[in-house]
Amino acid sequence: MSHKLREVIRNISVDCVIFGYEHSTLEVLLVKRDVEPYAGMWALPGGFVKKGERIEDAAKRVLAQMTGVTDTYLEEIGVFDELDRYPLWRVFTVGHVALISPEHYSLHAGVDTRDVQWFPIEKIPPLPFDHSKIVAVALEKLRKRVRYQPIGFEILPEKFTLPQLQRLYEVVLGKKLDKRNFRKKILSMHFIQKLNEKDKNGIRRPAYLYTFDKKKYEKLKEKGFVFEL
Amino acid sequence: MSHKLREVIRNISVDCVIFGYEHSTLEVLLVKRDVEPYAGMWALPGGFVKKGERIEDAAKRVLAQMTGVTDTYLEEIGVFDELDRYPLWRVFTVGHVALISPEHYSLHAGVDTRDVQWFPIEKIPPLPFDHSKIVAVALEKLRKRVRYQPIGFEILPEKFTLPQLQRLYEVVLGKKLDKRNFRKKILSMHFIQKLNEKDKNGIRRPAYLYTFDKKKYEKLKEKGFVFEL
DNA sequence: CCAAAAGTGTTGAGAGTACACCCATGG
DNA sequence: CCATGGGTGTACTCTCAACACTTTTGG
Repeated sequence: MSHKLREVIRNISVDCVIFGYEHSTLEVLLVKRDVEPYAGMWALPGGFVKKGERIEDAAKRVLAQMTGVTDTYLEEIGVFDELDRYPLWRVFTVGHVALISPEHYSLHAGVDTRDVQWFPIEKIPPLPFDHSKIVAVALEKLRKRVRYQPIGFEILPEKFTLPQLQRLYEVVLGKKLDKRNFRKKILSMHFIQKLNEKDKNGIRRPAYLYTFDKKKYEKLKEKGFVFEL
Repeated sequence: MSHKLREVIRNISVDCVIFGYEHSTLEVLLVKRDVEPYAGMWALPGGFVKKGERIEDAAKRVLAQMTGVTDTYLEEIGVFDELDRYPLWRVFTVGHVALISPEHYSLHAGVDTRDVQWFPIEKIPPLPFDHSKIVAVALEKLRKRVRYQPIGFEILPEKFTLPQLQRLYEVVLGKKLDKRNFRKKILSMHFIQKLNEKDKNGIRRPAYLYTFDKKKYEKLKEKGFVFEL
């Protein structure tokens, strides 16, 4: 990338905070930097915006190149502009977040996978630049968002169980929820549909599988609601 | 400003959407451009970020210089990056919103006031660049925000009446609200305090005056709530 | 048959909604 | 004394919150 510096806008970059949900925890996707500064450190996937390129396209491009993650809806979370955030010269970066379902992607397809890894949010290594700040802002936005919009569709497998969805909410909200009230509330919104299948994987009593009703899900996301338990 | 081009970052600017509430309508503060491109047109107050300057500081500086409005909390609403939004070269702009109480400011103190004016949101003239888009985004954010956070403190006079506050909500939400239910709801949150004074200005029955309880107001803003009537 | 997680209903309290009349003032 | 907007209360409905036992499976 750096060998094409003349193609890029040298003072504007993008960074992506990709959240995934697996093993009952929230995880963030990090890549090992292969260029200076901070080569060798784990960092958010990011890079400079090219001349003639839209910011969102830059974020998608960078993400695909560095991690193999494609077709993701990236949401802007703000500009990070501390004067010395980039040590060599002044760079403004536009932060983005996305939620994805880890199982849908083979990370960095075809390239060395050791350089791309999921990290549980409580075990994120020290990050270069202001990347810790960016992750913190992304997480805060996610926590606010969950109260007013449905989540899960982007981050859970296509078929999922209610206990899975509940754990996702618990992880994001950071508190335990009452099983019965959670089910009642979620089901009353009708954005998920029960299937006639059960989850085989569990070694306990199998749970019923559900899928998202994408139309109703998107409508609720537009309209907003209130989730308080 | 343009005679100091060497001091500025030529591809990053800020623009401010300043909402005020007066004469029972939402208004936006516009300035008449005195430089090319689009000299002579009404536009959002905005300008380039200087080298070594933070974005938020740039927004505050530009706003103070162009309109006389100071001491305002500006909130970032996103980056606008269409390729041809600025006709001469590529410029990314960071949009900001603020709510202010018009009566608190003498516009462009000491300078020609004809160049700074409030426009009711339904009577905004054609704007240059992508400024209409920026206003639209700002308005949309305001409409979402009002459902989850209290508003009024920033945009109403220090002493105000309940009917005034209700009209503000009606204007922002775009619908009529029931008087009794509005009062019940607002008063039950305890972020405003009744005074023992009445509003003399009205030519009808005078209404009681209230003030905001700043602490409770800020706490509610942090915590969020749900406003549905 | 035991351990572990899934599934299921009811009740009481509090908030939301709908709705109509009297009051204070200026002209 | 009249026109205009300010101010007030109640009853019904619905949603929220708290809470415990039975069911299904694998080992």
